[in-house]
Amino acid sequence: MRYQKPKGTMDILPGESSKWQYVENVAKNVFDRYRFSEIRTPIFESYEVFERSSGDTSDIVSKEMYDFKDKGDRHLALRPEGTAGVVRAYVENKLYGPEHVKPYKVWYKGPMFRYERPQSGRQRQFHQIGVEAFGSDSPELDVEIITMGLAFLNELGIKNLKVAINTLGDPESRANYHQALVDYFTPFKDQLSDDSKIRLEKNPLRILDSKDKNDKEIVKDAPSILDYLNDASSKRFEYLKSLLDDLDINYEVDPTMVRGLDYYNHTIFEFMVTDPAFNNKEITVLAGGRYNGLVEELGGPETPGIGFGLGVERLLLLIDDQLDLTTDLDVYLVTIGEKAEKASVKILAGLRAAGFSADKDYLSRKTKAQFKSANNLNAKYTVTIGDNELENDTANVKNMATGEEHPVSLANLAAELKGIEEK
RNA sequence: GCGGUAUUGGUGAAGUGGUUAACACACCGGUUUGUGGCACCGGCACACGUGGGUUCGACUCCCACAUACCGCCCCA
Repeated sequence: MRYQKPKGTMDILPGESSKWQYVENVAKNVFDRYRFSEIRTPIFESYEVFERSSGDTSDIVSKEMYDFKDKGDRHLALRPEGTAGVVRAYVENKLYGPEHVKPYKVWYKGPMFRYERPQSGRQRQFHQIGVEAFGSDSPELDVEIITMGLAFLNELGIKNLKVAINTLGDPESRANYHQALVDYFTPFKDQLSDDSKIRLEKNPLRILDSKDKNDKEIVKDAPSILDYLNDASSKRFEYLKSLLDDLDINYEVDPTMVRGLDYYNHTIFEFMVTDPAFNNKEITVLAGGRYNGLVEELGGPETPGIGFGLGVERLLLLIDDQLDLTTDLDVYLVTIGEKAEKASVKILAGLRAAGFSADKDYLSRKTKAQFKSANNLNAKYTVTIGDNELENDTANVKNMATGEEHPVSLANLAAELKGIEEK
């Protein structure tokens, strides 16, 4: 084994790729119904796009970004997430212009890159499917996005979904809460885990998420964001919940839920699932939230936005197996002798042009072996041609399931097969 | 970036410091000449992740590196 793929990357081989196509097709169908259109942006962007949007204290920027200088000395980075590039495109193409319907709704899919330690369902090159909607601050839109995420996962048959929501409030509420957390945790500083000591400096909200046992004890009595929302933020959240109730969406408010990236405010949500594929631990498959302010951050006009992203690798671990995505082979052409071999080229081309999937042996194998292949490939029919058939302008068609055989006109092979199909 | 476990053929794997690295599946070929799914027979690891070291001798012991997986960080 001389060469191996870079650490944390995957070859998606035939068989596996059909599952990807399936997921992507479902995504497209569902998003179409909600009138979201696909947008495709570059896989790398100017480094600053991510630095600006994610916040330079975030781990993504400080240690996980694949960044590099190109030959023109431009500082670029492979995208670690999808939102920043979409926002950049939104601003650069002036999609906020009056001629565009608001909200401006898009979805994307594709590879993302983070320099981190690989684990199951977690690669350095991984894939996300995400959606974004710009230009409306409406809570109804928040609900549409959440509903669409649910519709997508439901359509894929994901079971045991749990919807967790929270709000970070508007910037004022968030700032007040931030201060309250600092005030609360500072006296405990010495008792906090090393990780949380750093979090206290950089991002106190993250302490709420700590897995350290001792931290959890301290977190128990920490102030809740819900007590620091100003009136408007609080009302907004209550209204949002009532909309979810109207839809009979089963959700849980998790006031300790936080976000990795700095740009979120108001509604945030995560869909979690418990599955044997992850040792029955609860994992997040889809996460998103509102990011009013991000468009401005990247140089656009004041524009509210909201979206979600989901990791395809994780998703695939959840849906695997059950699906039957095999594609049938209509015809396997069996050739006997050199003349048949020569004639096969034209016959195959004719079958395919007529819409049949068709294949043959290219290793000069014996008749028996060719039938064996046809069997392994699950061919519906074999068409056998040898010297006899060529002389009489016939082809021997065999139904592989029933074993029935009969000769048909070789010249009208495709039409004859269609006739048999219809019976 | 930190800690742990693992690494044998196409696949699942057994295995011992010392002549030919089990077994199964898959695949290929054959059981007389143009036919599948069963059965039987046969073939299929110049080789045990890579590089060093210890040893008379290592796949089996030690070290480093690589990769995978698990946990932490972080996150999808």
